[in-house]
Amino acid sequence: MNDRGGTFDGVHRRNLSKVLRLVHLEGAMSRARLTGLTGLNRSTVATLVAELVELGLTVEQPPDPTNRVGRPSPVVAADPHVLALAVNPEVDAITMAAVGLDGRIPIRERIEVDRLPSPEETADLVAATRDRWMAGELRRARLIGVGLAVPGLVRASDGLVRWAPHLEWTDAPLRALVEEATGLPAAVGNDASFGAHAEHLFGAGRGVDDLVYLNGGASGIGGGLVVHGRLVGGTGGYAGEFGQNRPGIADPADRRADGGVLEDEVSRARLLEVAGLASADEPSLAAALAASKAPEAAAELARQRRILATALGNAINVLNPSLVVLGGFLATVAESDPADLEQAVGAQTVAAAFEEVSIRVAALGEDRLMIGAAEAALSPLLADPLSATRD
Amino acid sequence: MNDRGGTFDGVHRRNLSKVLRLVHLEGAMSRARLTGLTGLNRSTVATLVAELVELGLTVEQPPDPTNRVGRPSPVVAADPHVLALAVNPEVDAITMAAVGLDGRIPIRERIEVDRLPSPEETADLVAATRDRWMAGELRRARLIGVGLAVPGLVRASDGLVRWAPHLEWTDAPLRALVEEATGLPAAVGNDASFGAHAEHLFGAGRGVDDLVYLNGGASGIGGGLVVHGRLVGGTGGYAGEFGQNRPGIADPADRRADGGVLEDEVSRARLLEVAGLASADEPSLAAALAASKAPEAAAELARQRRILATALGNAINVLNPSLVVLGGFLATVAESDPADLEQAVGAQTVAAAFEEVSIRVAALGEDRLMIGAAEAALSPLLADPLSATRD
DNA sequence: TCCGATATGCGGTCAAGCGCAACAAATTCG
DNA sequence: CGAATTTGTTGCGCTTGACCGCATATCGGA
Repeated sequence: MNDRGGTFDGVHRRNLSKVLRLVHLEGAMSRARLTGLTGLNRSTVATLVAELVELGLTVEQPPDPTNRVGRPSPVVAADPHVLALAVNPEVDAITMAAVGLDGRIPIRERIEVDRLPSPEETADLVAATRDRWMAGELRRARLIGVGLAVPGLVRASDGLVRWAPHLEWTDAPLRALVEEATGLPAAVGNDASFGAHAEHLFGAGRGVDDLVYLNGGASGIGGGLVVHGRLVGGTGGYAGEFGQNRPGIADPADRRADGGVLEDEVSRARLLEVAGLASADEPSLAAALAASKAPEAAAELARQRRILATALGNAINVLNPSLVVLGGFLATVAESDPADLEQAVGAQTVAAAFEEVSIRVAALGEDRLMIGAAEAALSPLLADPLSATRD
Repeated sequence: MNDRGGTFDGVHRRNLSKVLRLVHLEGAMSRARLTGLTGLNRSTVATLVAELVELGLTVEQPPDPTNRVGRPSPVVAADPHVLALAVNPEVDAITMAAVGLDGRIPIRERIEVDRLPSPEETADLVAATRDRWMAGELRRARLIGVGLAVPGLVRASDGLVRWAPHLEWTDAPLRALVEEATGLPAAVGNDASFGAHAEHLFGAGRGVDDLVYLNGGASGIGGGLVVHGRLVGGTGGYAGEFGQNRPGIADPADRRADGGVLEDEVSRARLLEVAGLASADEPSLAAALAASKAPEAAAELARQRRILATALGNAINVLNPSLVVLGGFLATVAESDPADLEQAVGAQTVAAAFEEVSIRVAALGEDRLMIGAAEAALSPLLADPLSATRD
C-alpha cells in the first residue's frame, strides 16, 4: 500500500517515469507527441524533459523536418550512452551484450567455454568483459546494471538460482555474486520469462496486454505470461513452466514417454531424429524437415502439433489471452502447418476465447534474451528516474 | 495511458479511493490507523475522511474505548446505507441480495422460478424486487449499482452473455437490459470469477496476491485467477474456464469420457452416483461419501483426486500461485484425503513452485457469489469516490 | 487525586507541482 | 509577404500535502 502514489513527490516521479518509459519503448518522439500521449500540460512536459536531460537519461535533438504546419517540436530520445549489460550463461557459451536505453545493441559477444561455467566464473567473466568493454568500445558509456537470463528456476526475491539443470547449478546466489564482482545492481531471471517480456515490449506482442509465450529450446520448453500488461512472476518468480505440464493426450498412440511431461513429448530432439540430423540450428532444422520426404517426419510434426495444441488450448481457456507467441522450435512445429494447429486449438478451447486469440511466431531473433535481460536491469531506472542521480 | 495519475486532481482521487477501499475491505478503523496504512499525512487523512463523509460514503463514530495510551481517534466506517444489489440467476431460482459498502448483507431472497428465466424476465424481476425492497426494508438505502453473477461466458466489455448453457441464453445483452429496467449501472460477470474475487478479498485468499480458485458446481467446473492482486479477466473476460481444460491422465483406466474435458472426468454427478443419491446439497453429499462403505465410492474419490491433481499441477507450474482455493464439490473431493491430493500435486509440479503453494478450501459460504457480484458493482465507486456526487 | 508521558487532532504556514493563459517563435500555405 | 497553425516559454494562481506548534484526551504511577 505504501507506493508513495499519493504524495506530490510521487506525482513528479511517476510523471518522469512515464515520459522516460515512452521514449524508451516507443523510440524517439517529439515533445508535442509526448504531451498528447501523457495527457499532461505542455509546460509540464517541458519541465520533465529538461529534468531528464539534466539527469543524463535523454537527449533533445533538432526537430524532424516534417512537412506540417506549425512550429516544429524538438525530438526527445533516450540517451544511447545509458546502457545495461545483458548476460546469458549457457552450456557451451556465455553470451553478453550491452543494450542501450534507446534499444540499440552497440556490442555483443559470444564467449565459448570448454566446460560448464560455475556461477563464480560467470560473475568474474561478466566483470572482466565489462572492464574490457569500458576501456574500449564503451568508453563513454554509463552502465546502469546487469541482467542475467538463466536457463533454470530463479527466485525473484533475491536472484538465487534455485535449479539450473543443464548448467548443473543448485541454489547459486547469482545476483549477489555478480553484484559483488561488478559493483553494479543485477537482475536475475528465467530466460524464457525474459524472452516473453522482450516479445511483449518490442516483438510480436507489442501493445498486447494479455499474452502467452512459449519457447522451445534444445533442453526443453519454457514460457512466460503477460497479464494486464505486466509480466507474471507468481509468488516466487517461477511462473511460466509450461514444459513441466501434463496436457491431455487424446490418442494413446501419440504418447512417447510414460507419464511424461510436455517437453518430453514435444521435443527438439525427436525432430532432429526424424530429420536425420545430429545437431542443427533452427533454420536448418526447419529446412531439413520441410525438405524431408520421409513420412515419419511429417507424422512426428503432426503428433507434436496435436499435443502442443492441447497445451495451448489449456492455457487459452484459463487465461483468455489475445495472443500466443511461439518461439524456438515450437515456431518450426507451428509453421509446418499453421492451419492444422489453429484448427486443433480451436477444437479444444471455449469458442468465445478462441475467437479473440491469434497464434503468432516470435518476432525477435537472437537478441530476444539480451533485450529481456537488459529490460530487467533497466526497470528500476524506468520506474524511478530520480534514482539515477549522477555522480 | 490517460489514467490521470499524473495530475493533482488524480492524486486526490486516488487518495480518496485508497481510504474508501481500506474501510471497505478491512472494516471500520481509526483515523490514526488509516494514516499509518496509507502513509499519508494526518492532516491529509482528516481532509479525505471529511470529504468522504460529505459524499455520504463513510460515517465517523465516537472513538473505541481501547485501553491504549493517547488521545482516542475517531473510528471511520463505511456507510451501511450505501448498497449494491447482487443477483445470481440460476436454473431453478434467482437469488438476490443487497450488500452494503460495509460488507454486511441486510437482505437476501431466493426467488424460485418454475421455468428457465429469460434475460428480459430476469431484468424485470431485478427491478421489481428493487422497488419492493426500497419501499420496505431498504427505505433509507442508497443503491449504487447491480452486479450479476451469471453461470456462463460473459463479455466483459459490454456485459453481453455470450453463452450460458444451462440457462439457454445466447448473446443476451444482460447489462443493457438490467440498466434499462432499473436505471442503475450494472456489472455482469462469470459466477466463478466473482467467487474468486470474493474469496480473494474476504475469504480464504485474503491478502494473497497470486491465487488460483476452482469451484465445482452441479453443472461443471469454473474458476478464476488473481495475479498481482488483481482478478484476471483476459482480453474478453472469459478467463478461468478450467472446466474445459484437458489435463493429462496417466492411467488410461482412469478415463471415463473419451476425449473428455476436466469437468467430464471430475464431476459432481459421478459422486452422487457412487453415493447412491439422486440429488443432495454439498454437506449431505460429503457426509454420504464419508459414510459410504462401498469401495466404489472411495475409488471414485481417489480417481477424481488424481485427475484434479494434474489439473492443479498444470496451473501451479504456469502461475506459481501462493494459494489454491477449492470450492463446491471440489472441496469435498479435496477433503476426502487432503494429504493424498497434496502428494499427487507435489509429484506433478516444479519443486520450487510446490514449496510455496498451499491448497485450501473456500472460506465463504453461500454468500460468495453475492459478495463478488456486489464488489463488481461497487468497483467504480471504490475506484473514484467522487463519481458518486449526491443528488 | 494529580501530574507527566503518550498519542492524536487542529490550524496555520510553506514549498512544490501542475494547469492555464498569454505571448513569442517557427513553419506552411495562399 | 501576411495569415493560419502549431508549439515552446513564461508567469501566475490554485491545490495539495509536509511540517510545526499547540490543544486535548487517556493512561499509569506517585
